[in-house]
Amino acid sequence: MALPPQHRLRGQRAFDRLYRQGRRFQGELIVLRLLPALPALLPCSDRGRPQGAWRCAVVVSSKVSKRAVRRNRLRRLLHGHLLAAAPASVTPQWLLLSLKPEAALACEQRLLEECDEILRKAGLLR
RNA sequence: AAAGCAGGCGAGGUGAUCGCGAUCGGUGCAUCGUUGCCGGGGCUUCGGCGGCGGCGGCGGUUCGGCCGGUUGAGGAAAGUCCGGGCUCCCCAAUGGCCAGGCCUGCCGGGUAACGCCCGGUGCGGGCGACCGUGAGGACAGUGCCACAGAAACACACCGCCGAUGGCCUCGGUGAGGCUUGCCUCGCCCGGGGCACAGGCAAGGGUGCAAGGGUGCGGUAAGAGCGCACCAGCGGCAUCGAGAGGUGCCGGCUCGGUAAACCCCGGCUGGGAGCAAGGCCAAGGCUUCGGCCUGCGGAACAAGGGUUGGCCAUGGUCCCGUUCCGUUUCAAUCCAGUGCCGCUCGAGGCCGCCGGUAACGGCGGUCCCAGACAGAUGGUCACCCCCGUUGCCUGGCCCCGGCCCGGCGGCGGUGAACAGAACCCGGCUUAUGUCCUGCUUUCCAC
Repeated sequence: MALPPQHRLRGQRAFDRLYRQGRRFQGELIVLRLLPALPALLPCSDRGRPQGAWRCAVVVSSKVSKRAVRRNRLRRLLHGHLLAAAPASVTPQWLLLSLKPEAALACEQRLLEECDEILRKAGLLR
């Protein structure tokens, strides 16, 4: 399951800004970075689109698993979960979910619970 | 039936649905251009001027929205171990000589090329189907061969012999001497002994390796010293395109190591890699004439620069000289994808022909992923597959079990290895199922 374009975060500058200035929420398996949306930093093709309430990117580095298949499965899993339990906020927000290396060992259920928990901590889920 | 050997297909199928990436078409929501009307209102030299909002007409579709169609991972996409294409840099990558480099190394063929593939030869392994092979040269030279061992290019420790020579002794015989049965000297004489000279390399021992092997003869003992067979070397004949095969003859013999230097043959310009590389060129000063730094284009070739070195040839790549052009609206992504490169290719499929094959030729046909924080996924149904179980038909017999087929129930699972990132050809590694052919052994008829 992949995210629809209006919820996908793209562009080098958007990621640079998130890594430098995003508020960080540490979990056991996941790190969340949060930033109020700045549409000016998006690539042109995304700027013309209607802006959704949130944009999110899931980062699974090769430190989590050397196998690309495993990384793809993890990313799809989280994408699907985000669509099912969408974050809610008054102002548009950008999210960046990075998986820690320990996430490779965790079961799916545990990972999704952690995801919910960290979104709740950031006030994006009631 | 069991054990084994070789090869191949494929990587579940069909449909529905919800998503995602490309692409094509539509729509004209949105947006742009143009134009008409209406509204309020600014400036005004009262002629107008510029601009805002709303509604509508016409035209367009760069980006976005919506609708529909088409299409979307692999046999290894992986490891990055070879070979290329493509791109840039060293000016070119042209010819010659030298130097350097190469795990390049049986023969023939294939290929764009290869260290790859196909076919063959030799050697090795297996009862066999088959499998493996790092397979030039050690009489061009130099080096090395640890430990052990006598000796690792010529050696003799133990051992064997001691024919020949030497010494001792017994006998025979000849000569001489005298004390007349003994002594001395001698010998193309015979026996016995010693192991001194010497001979040997069979056996033992050492070692990865001791210099052809086995057997018979031979000898003092031995030894290719002789002979037979085998192995090796050389010559001749013959077969083969060749590596080599076969046969005959010869003298009988030469340690190993070239993944030691080296010699021979072959190949070879080096480096970086799609984050290659290209496109979007202007900026500053000013006395407002221009000037400077750039960038782009044209012409010139006297001089300088030059791949590991030298020479030659050619060219004009850079430096250089001369001339001309450029400087602005918009935008901010100026870079690691903003755009191109970017997927039509040594391309796939089908047929015919040539070839044992790898492969090639001809004809037809098809267009088949191009993302860029990185698209291929989820769910459901049916078919198919596997396991288990029940019933039925048929067959077998040891008479309640087995086998084949069909139908049904339940369960399992769409599997294992694994995710394109410039593109091809190979190699290697990972990996679940199935099919075909063949070999050996056993059983039944």
